[in-house]
Amino acid sequence: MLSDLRQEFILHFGEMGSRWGINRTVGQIYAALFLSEEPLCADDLVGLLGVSRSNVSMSLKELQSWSLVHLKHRPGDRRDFFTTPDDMWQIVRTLVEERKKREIDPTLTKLRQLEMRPGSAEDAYAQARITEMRELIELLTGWYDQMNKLETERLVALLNMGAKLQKLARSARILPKRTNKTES
Amino acid sequence: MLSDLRQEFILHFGEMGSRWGINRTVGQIYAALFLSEEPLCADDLVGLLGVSRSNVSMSLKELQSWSLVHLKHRPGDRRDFFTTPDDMWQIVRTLVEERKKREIDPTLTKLRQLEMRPGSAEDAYAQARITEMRELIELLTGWYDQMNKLETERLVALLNMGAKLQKLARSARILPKRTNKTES
DNA sequence: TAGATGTTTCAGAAAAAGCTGTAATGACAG
DNA sequence: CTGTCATTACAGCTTTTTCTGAAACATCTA
Repeated sequence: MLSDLRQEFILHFGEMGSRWGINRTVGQIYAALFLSEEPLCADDLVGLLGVSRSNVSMSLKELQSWSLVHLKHRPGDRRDFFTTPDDMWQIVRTLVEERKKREIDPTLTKLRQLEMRPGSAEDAYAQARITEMRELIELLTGWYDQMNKLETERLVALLNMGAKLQKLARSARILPKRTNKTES
Repeated sequence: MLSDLRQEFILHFGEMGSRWGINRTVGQIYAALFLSEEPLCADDLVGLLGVSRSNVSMSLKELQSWSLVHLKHRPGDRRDFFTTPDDMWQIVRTLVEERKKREIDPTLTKLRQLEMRPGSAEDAYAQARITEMRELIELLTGWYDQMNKLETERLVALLNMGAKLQKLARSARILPKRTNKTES
């Protein structure tokens, strides 16, 4: 039912998933959908992956909550069929967006909250360190937001301009640092 | 021994770690070192976090294998003391580098291998999909490699130029796509 | 070399995560 | 309303991961 090629991809993907905090089965289901030209229904996945019906059901729900799969219906068929978006870039954008929402944003909130807390002397260093971390995350996410606004084609063009960007950076005026008085 | 502020940060960090495939204790130890102005030794961490000596020892070893902590010695003291790099950017670079080495590179190898495999007709779609994925990953890692060459100050300047980059992208000539004849 | 101090290893215990089958729920056609 | 087909929820079992304590292993000092 599943060629060696697809089998291998699916196993690798499940393995990778678990290294990034994604349940192995969820990863495998995603991989199977990713490789399938046709939408698949839950029972297809049970057959393909050999996991229980309920596991498939819950994993699909998880994937839906991440907006990583789309629901499709066939006329005259009550079952739910699933696909992944055709566009790889859309997949990446969604993935980043969701992780940002679930992990980065709450972390920023927490960091800000810790920063404002009236600091006892013993926490001075820790708070400075937290500030550094927050500023770095803000810089990165801010930049990501900018890039995310671009249409894919423009973004690809930009990413392909690595060398040109380096040149730009080399000529860029470096602004005086703000509060960084860290001694080396 | 540990102020509320630091306690909270450490717990949050451990929690986040586990969502990204990093052992909770490893995350907590890292966080504790990150917030500490002074290098800490294994027993300090046992006291601070309330985990077993051996757990600390193994977690530190793990962190060392990721090059995320540095060893320090004090004159006349045999114990190993640990710190995190002062420079947040160095931390990010190391983290990305290690994950690239451990997860991205092996994935690229696997994808290339699957792509070359003489394809039966039924795998044509899957192989095309795999190619798309490989190309995307290569584009991103290639771009990352370029950026990684920049000194931190230049890189920060570049990241701060989000708006300018958008403009550049908007005016960029979009190259004709190579082999992508995907029908929408 | 013995003693003191500090580190690492590892087998098994504990905890967490993941999975399954069953039973409940829902949705629709007739 | 009833029977059929499909989805969902959940209690308990299985597997995996994480953690611990004890013992083995180093390294230094005298």
